[in-house]
Amino acid sequence: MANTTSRQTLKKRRTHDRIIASAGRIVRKNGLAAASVSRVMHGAGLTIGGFYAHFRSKQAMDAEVVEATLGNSSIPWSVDRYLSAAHRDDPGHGCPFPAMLSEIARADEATRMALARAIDVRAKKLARENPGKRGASARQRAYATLALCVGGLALARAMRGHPASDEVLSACRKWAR
Amino acid sequence: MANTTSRQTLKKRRTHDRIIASAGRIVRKNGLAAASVSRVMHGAGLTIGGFYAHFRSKQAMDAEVVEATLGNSSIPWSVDRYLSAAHRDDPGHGCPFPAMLSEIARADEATRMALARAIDVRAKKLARENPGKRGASARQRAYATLALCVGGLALARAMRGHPASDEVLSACRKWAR
DNA sequence: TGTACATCAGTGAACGCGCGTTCACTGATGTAC
DNA sequence: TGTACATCAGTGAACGCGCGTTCACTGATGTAC
Repeated sequence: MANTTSRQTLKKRRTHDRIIASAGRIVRKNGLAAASVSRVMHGAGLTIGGFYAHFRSKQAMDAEVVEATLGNSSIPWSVDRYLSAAHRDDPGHGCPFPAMLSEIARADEATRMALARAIDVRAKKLARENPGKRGASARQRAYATLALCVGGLALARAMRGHPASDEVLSACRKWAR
Repeated sequence: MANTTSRQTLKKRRTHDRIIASAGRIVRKNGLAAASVSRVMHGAGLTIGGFYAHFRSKQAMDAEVVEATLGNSSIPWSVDRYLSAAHRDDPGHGCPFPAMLSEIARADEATRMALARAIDVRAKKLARENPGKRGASARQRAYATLALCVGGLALARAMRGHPASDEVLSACRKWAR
């Protein structure tokens, strides 16, 4: 029986991961609000009804997708690549932060804490990689770099089509050094 | 008749401004998507039906509210005040950018161009005020400062309740100098 | 090995709700004569 | 000055739609004996 259960659990977990992956794809392109239950399930090759076998509520999925999407986003953290026109123009394969930042600020506590942890992990990693600096100073610089990258990309995307969009990107690349 | 028309137009324009102001209040706190037609009109002391005497569509109002809200936001531009805990914790009376940035990136062209123009104006003003620097370099610095401010505040708001939220603010304040 | 039963991931129709938009209307204001 | 008419900002009910959530169900898989 334990064997049975674990096999079923494995299958279910695979489905669960597919749902989260589908939500991640939608969120990157169109934000949290666009990741409706029916769209997410359809994107995972499932129908609406099964959703609540995997999540207590839509909000619970929001929190989980934030955690998973941001945690897994193993972007090879290069500021120049992050703040590039290519990244700006292809949100679907890029960093999910800029697409959901405003929405997360208004999301529930669980979702916000998921973001905060993800940012914290990323900042600490960045601080460790940062050559020359140590301790509090390195962490401060990491936070500022993250804010500059996320803000710069979000701004450049919002200004897409206007000549100043490119200028924002290059200005941020220069200042992040 | 010209007299009549202009008097009616004046009254209508006042109502129009009230609608835009109501939308601005909602957007600052809860973003563009939350500024539904019925909520905006209710906030202006009106009923739904009259909306389309003032705007061709909801999207047309979005573009106008972005232009008006960002243009009028006569925030006395001090980085330290912008990146303060007080500003983070009171979105209703603060800068509208961080609350709507992700949404504008997915809005229609008119709305995005309204934002781009507003940012451009703000950046040029900032570049002029910036002591010591001149020309392209000053404008680059202004763009980077804007991205850092908007990104830092949006990030700090999304992380509200987590200790790192304050650290993000202070790190950005330090790096903006 | 074969049969009756239990489990449970996933289905699909239905619910109440708020959305953007439309439209016939009201009633205050000003014009014509 | 008084009366009939035109204008038009704003009203409020209605529309079709997609939302999050619920629920009776199906059907594949595994268990018990």
